[in-house]
Amino acid sequence: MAGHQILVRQVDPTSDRAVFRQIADHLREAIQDGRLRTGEKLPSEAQLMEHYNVARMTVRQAIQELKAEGLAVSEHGRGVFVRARPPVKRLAFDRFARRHRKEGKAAFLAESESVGAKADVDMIKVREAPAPGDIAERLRVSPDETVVVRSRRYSLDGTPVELATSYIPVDLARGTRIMDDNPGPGGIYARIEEQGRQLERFIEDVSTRMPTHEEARLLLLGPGVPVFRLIRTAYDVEGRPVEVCDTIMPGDAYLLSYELPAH
Amino acid sequence: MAGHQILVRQVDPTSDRAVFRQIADHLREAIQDGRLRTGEKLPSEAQLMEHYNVARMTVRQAIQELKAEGLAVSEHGRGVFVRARPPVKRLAFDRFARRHRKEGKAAFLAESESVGAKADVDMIKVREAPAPGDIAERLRVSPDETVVVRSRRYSLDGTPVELATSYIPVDLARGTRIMDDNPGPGGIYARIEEQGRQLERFIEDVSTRMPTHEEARLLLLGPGVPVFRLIRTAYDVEGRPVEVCDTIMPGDAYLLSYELPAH
DNA sequence: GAGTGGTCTAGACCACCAC
DNA sequence: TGGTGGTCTAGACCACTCT
Repeated sequence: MAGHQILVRQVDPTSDRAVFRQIADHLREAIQDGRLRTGEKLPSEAQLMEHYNVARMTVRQAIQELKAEGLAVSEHGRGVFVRARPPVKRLAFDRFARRHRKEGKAAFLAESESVGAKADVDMIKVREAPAPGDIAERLRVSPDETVVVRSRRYSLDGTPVELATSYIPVDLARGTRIMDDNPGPGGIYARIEEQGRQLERFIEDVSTRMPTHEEARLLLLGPGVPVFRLIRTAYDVEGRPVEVCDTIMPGDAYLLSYELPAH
Repeated sequence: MAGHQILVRQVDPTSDRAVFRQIADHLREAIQDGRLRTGEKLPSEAQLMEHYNVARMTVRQAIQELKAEGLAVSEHGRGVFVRARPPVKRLAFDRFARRHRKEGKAAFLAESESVGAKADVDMIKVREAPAPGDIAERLRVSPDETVVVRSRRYSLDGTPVELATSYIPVDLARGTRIMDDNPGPGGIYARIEEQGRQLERFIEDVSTRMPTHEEARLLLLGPGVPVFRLIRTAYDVEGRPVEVCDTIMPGDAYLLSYELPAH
C-alpha cells in the first residue's frame, strides 16, 4: 500500500475549525483538484485514524460530511469511493413538439432513442382517485374531485431515471386507452389530441429538494443527491388544462433547458 | 414538561432496520403528520436517550438523518427544531419581458417589487478575467478568452436569495456602465440594448446539486437544502450570445416556471 | 481470514443559550 | 446555573467483500 500520497497535511488542533471538518477539507480538496479521481478509493477509516491520530468517530464524521455533499459514496465491506457522476441528460425546450407525437412516440421514448439508450417503463398503475390540492388547482377541478391517476417509473438502460404521476380529468380519460397500462403510440398526449383537443402549450413548474426515503429507494439515489420535482400542466387550444404530470427526477442526471422570450 | 406526547412508540430491537433509523422514522412521521409543527422543538437528546434507552450517539445519528433530509435544524444551546420553510418565490417565464426594462428596472428589482419586498444587492465585484469552459462555450468565445465578469449577491428583506455572476464579451462592456458597480436603470440588459443590439431570447439551463460550503455560507443555507444552478444565455436578434449569467439560488426558496410550445 | 464500513455504548469536555 | 447541542475518545460486535 506504501501509504496514501494524498495524506500529506496534518490538522491544526488549535484551529477554531473542528478536526473532523479539517479532515473533510483535506479530502474534498484532493477530490476537487484531481488527486483523487472519480471512482477511486479514499484512504480507509483505519488509515485516516492512524494518519491524523484521531478516534474512529472523528474520521467517520469527516466522511459523513463528504457523503452529504454528494462527493463520496461508501460501500459496505469495500471502502469509500469518489462518487461517479452519471452522464447528464439535457431536456430540451422543444421536447414536446408535435412532430415527436406524429412519429408515434411518447416524449420519453423519443428523447431516449435520440441518445441511443434502451428505455423501459415499469411500476405502471392506473386508478381513479381524488386530486391533491396543488394538482387540482392546476387542473382547475374542485379539491378532491376524482380524476384519473397514472403513475409509472421510467428507466434508461436499466437505471431508473424518473417517477411520474399524471392526473387527467375523467371526461377525457374514461373509455380511452389512457386507462390502459399502455396508452398506445404517441402516449397520453396523442390520445388527448385524438379527441379533437389540440394541445397548445405546457407550463412546467420546477422545484428541488432532498428526496424522501421512498424516492431515494425507487430511483437508487445515494445520499447527497437532490431531486428535481417538475409539475407540467398541458393546455389545449381553448386554454383548458387537460393533464397535470408530477415527476421526480434525480438531480444529478438532468439538465433542464428552457427558452424565454425577451419581448 | 409532562413528557412528549409524540414519544409513544418504542423501537423494535429485532428489526433489520437500524435503531437510529427507527427513531428517525418516528420523528419524521411526527413532523409529516403534523404532531410536530413548523418551528416546534423536538424532544432533546437527553429525552430521546431516556425514552428509547439508547446511547447519545444513536439519537444524534437519528437527528443527523432528519437534518440531511432538510426536515430539522439544530441550534446550539437551544434545541432541534422543525425546519421553517421559507415562502417560495415563483419565477415566471415572462420575467425578462422588455416592459420591465422599459420601466427602468432590472429583472430582480422588478420581480421583488411585485411581491412588496425590499431588495438589496451587495458583494458587487466587476473585473476582467478568462471565461470558464462551459461559459465560454455558451458565449461562443475561445476558452479562457478574457471577458468582463460581474458578480454580486441579491437579498430580499435582508435574506440572501441569489449569487449571480455575469460574463459579457469585452467589446460590449468596455466603455459602458456595465463596468460600474451600478450599471444604471434597467440593468445590464438595458445597457446592451442601448448599443443597438436588441435582445431576442434567453436560454436557461437549470441544474441542481448540494451547495459547496462557500455557497451555504453566503446564502445562509442549512444542511439538507440543495441549490438551483441556473445558467442563462442572452441572445440578440442576430443570434449572437451577448451575456451569460450563472446564478446559484437556495432550492427551497424558488419555484421556476416555464412555458413550452406544443407545436 | 483479513480488511472494510455499519452500528452502538458510555463516557468526557466544551460552547452556547435562557433564566 | 442548568440544559442544550458540538465535538471527541476508546472501545465493542456485526455484516459485508475479497482472496
